[in-house]
Amino acid sequence: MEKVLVKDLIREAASYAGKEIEVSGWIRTNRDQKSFGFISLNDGTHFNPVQVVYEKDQLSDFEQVARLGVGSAITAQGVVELTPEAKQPFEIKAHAIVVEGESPEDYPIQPKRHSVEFLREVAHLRPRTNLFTAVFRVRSLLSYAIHRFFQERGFIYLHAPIITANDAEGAGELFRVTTLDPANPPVKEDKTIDYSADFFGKKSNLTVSGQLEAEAFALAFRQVYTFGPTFRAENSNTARHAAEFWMIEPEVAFADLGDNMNLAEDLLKYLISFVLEQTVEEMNLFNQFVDQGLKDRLEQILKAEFVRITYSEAIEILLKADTRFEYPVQWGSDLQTEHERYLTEKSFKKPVFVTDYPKEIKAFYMRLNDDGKTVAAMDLLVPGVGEIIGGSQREEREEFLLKRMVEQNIHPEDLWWYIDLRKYGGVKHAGFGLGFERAIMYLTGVSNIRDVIPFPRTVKDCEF
RNA sequence: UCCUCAGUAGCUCAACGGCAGAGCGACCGGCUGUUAACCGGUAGGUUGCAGGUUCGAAUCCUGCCUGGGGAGCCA
Repeated sequence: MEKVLVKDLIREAASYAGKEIEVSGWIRTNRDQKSFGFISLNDGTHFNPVQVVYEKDQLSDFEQVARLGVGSAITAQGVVELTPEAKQPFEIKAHAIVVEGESPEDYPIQPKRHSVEFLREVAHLRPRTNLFTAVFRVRSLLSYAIHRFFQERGFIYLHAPIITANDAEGAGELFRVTTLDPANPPVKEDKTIDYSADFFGKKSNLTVSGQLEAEAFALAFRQVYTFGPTFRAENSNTARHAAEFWMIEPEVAFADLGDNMNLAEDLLKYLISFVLEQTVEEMNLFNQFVDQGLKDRLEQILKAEFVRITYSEAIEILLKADTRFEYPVQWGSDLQTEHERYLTEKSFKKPVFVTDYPKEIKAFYMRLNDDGKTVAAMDLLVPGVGEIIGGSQREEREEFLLKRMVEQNIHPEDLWWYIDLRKYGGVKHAGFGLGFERAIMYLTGVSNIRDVIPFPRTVKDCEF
């Protein structure tokens, strides 16, 4: 007997009509009547379940099957029958149902609406629910789409190191990586910890960004990208931050800030059309139960050009706004979340690139503009999520870079190799970081980052 | 870390100083085509924890814990 995946059954139901098949999966609902019953069976290969019909005179163990609870695993053998009149296009008339694994009555996931907060507490079971089935299938397909986008354009995929000794970047608090005994670390004469005795012979940490390494590869392969885990030990308690998340960081040589924005816009639009075309059932679910208007909004964005304004223009818009902001708007201060929301959600109602920020509020590696006051930075703000991309044209001029490092109290000797890249065939180049989870949130409407990561790691939470 | 709201049955919530309840789920029964089925019934509680006020506390007060929303930091 042919073992069939639910995905194949649904896609090619007609070709299975009248055939004897075997499907396995987990029971979503089991509705029994006097002499027959219906099992809604999902095997995870497709968003939709299949309906298995069982009858008393076909099954010797009818009563046992009728009692099977939600979450039980079974294998059903039977004949595929097309049911064009009914709500489902076909069903399986079972003549045997093998119980693979029972699920007792305290199974937490019931055929009813659960809150995402509750489901977070059972993260090991939540992928069996409609919402999380959809979220994690989209997450998987989006990973594929990201690789496809870059590979189609000839980018080289670079595995940036996960453990590094770069702590000079200021991108956030670091997770220390050490093999020293925390209760009794080796100390130097001045009683400070002697990291030369540590595994790497120096302080090391989990990466907060693969950008610096990506720059090295961009100056060899011209177009590269990283896509991997990133770690920040920030004490952030928001729906948009996690201690472990994934980031996509393209880096392109001979590219300026405009090229960089073009690439970012192309990537985001590619991902939008990808999910709209490839994950129809999932997007319908998000549109219906998570964020009404999601599909409309995404389709509008596909047609529209993203807005591009400078930081100085953004300040002017905010100063003229008839909204009262909690934080004052003034040139030189970083944009607050309320300002970003105003720009992307009220003023333009679509994605907005903000460029050319004051150098004081941006990282040392961003290229100084000719005005001497701003740097060639760009942030992409999107409605509902906020900052989804941060990038810049990099400072390729060695003397400017060194000056900026000194200004920001970064020791050049720690990043000798990064400076070398300017010395030997250094060229203009640019890149950005796209928060993968933030992209998923934006594309699905799911508003908490904990609900788009299989087993999220956040402050005070490392369960599962 | 700060501000704010909340925590009562497995889940979602009501009761807001005077007998702790409903819907859903679970369980039992009924139903010859169900679709998060329907109909009838049963069970289910240290009201987050610790202390205080009161004749009496789920309800008021204090502290702590957990969760949501917002802020900072950022992707």
